[in-house]
Amino acid sequence: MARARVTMAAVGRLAGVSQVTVSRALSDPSKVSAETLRRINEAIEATGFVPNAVAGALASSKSWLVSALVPSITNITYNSLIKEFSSRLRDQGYQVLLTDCGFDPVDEETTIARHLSRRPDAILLTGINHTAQARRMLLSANIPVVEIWELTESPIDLCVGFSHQTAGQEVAEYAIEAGFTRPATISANDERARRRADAFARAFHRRKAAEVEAVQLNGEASLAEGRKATADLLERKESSFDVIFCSSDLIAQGVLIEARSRGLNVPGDLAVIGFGDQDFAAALETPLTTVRVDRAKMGMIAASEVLTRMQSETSPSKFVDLGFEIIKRRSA
Amino acid sequence: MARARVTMAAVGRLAGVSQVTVSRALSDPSKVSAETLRRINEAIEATGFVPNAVAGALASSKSWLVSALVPSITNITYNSLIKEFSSRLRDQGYQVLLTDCGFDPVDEETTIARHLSRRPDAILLTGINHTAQARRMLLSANIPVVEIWELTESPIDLCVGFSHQTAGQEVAEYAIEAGFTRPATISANDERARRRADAFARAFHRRKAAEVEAVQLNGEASLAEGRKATADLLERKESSFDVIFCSSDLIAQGVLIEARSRGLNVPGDLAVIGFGDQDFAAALETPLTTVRVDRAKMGMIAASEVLTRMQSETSPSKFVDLGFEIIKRRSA
DNA sequence: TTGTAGGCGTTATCAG
DNA sequence: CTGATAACGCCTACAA
Repeated sequence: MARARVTMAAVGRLAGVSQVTVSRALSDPSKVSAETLRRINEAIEATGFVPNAVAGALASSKSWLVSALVPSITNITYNSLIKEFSSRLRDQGYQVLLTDCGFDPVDEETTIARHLSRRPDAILLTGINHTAQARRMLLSANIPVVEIWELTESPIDLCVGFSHQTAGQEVAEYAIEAGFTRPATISANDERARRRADAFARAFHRRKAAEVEAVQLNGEASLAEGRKATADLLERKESSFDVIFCSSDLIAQGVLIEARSRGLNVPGDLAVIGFGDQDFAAALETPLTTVRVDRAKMGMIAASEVLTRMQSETSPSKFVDLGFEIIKRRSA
Repeated sequence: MARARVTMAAVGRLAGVSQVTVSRALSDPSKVSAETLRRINEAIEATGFVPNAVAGALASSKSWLVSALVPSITNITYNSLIKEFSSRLRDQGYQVLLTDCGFDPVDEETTIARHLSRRPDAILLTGINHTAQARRMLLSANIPVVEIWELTESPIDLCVGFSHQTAGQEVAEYAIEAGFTRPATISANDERARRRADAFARAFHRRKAAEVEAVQLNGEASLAEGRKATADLLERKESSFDVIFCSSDLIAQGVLIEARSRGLNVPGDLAVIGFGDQDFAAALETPLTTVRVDRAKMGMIAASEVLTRMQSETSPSKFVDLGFEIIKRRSA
């Protein structure tokens, strides 16, 4: 079935019109007579014509493609965000080219270059930490760039996020108010998680002169890693904790399970605070106290910022702090 | 910074060579003299040139793009699969264009058309249920097509999956051997999940003349939905169950939690069987008995099949049954 | 080793 | 309302 790819010219031939007319029929049917339109549609149907968007993009310098880079597509953290972002853009005719590029800015740079070569109409990046070369490429691509999930003084273009430092700090204050005095943290090995944990520790230190025991996971956050870290923590004889701040709800769930399997009462013996407010957090047997970030909203705003910028060249750069919210449930 | 996009011609001008030579320097440096190469690289560096893959794709009819359609990108089921698939292809220079298209074949058809317009070099589809029009478009696109996650007598081209019917059946047999007699199922609202549940029910009926109480969720599978369905099930006075087969591990986890919060002993009072063997399944307090599907392997095989087909036109269509494995843990 | 010519399948521009 | 014609930026011949 190596039938040659059907072109507009072929469709036109069949319909008895020129290639241009076919193009018009597709992009703005009102510019073509009803009768011609009918014949063209017939020909399209008969040939199974699928327009070549590659050629279209080249001719018009408009690819209808929006790039999105996230650290990991297996990490649910970013999923609902990207889902919302994609769906908004899709409604306006764009397709999203999604790639996971890890947490390393150098890998990100490579990925950015590959993406820009496809001439996307806009690009979304997770985080604000990029190589100098990456920034240069992005700038000269001359398209809207939106950085999400963090805030920065000097965004490349658009920025929609929240302050990880403030989050860590406010969680510490929450814990202090609640009367906890022997804190610990368990964090995934990524820079933003570390920043939250550090801010948490500093605030605790400043206000209560308490040292925070910090555990850092090796791999990605997971239930099993959360359990293991908790076990390690609890087995250090000299230490006993009354509250653990985790860098994700998944880790926190691991803490809950490990605590329970050791007969510890949560929050009586040990309180747990998560991060993310994933779907499952409220449905756990011990509902999880956690930090909610409105990821869907972030995706939505990122999309609409980008859309506005694409529609009018003059639209200004923007900076949106979406904040976060500590959701008090039973675990702390 | 509306600097005009740099082209190969511009780079060439700066390096004192023609555009073609720049093209060569990029695609096969060995065909260019060392000195020329040096000057070209300098010029590329100086201008910040990023090749235009759109033009390249048009000229060579090779897009280095591979499409992948999954029902949902928030559903972890498909994530590890796609991650593996993408990473294999990326190693060979391809980029994956990932889109979620829901469970409806008509929506899928629309999405397929959009993807084909980008002239991907191959396409991956989840499932085997496509509209006639979709099949026609795929066939005439004349590229490798791989259908995953299911098996069919008549694949479009390549197929890598397992039998959902057999899975449901074998779970039933497992439960029967284990001595359970009052079965129930909780399934997400998707056709494959339904097929597993039906096969489970039929097998139970055939071998033990037992009716299976079947609950179908409305939305996507979630912990909360799993809890709720369990609660509903347990509150139907006249019925009492000794084993529940869930269409996903997430639902199963909901069952575990609800059971525990009602003081039921698992598996003594109620046994639970999941599906998917997600990361967390083994780390739960009551480790989950479940059906393992090697999703990473599926992604890997799908990728290598596709790569083989792209490299040699003559490579035959293929059909791979990856099977599944019932993982016995504590919950059943 | 390098360059010239032509074409990939559209869209934009200008005529008719 | 319809049709030529010239880009778009690259790759594939073929030639030097």
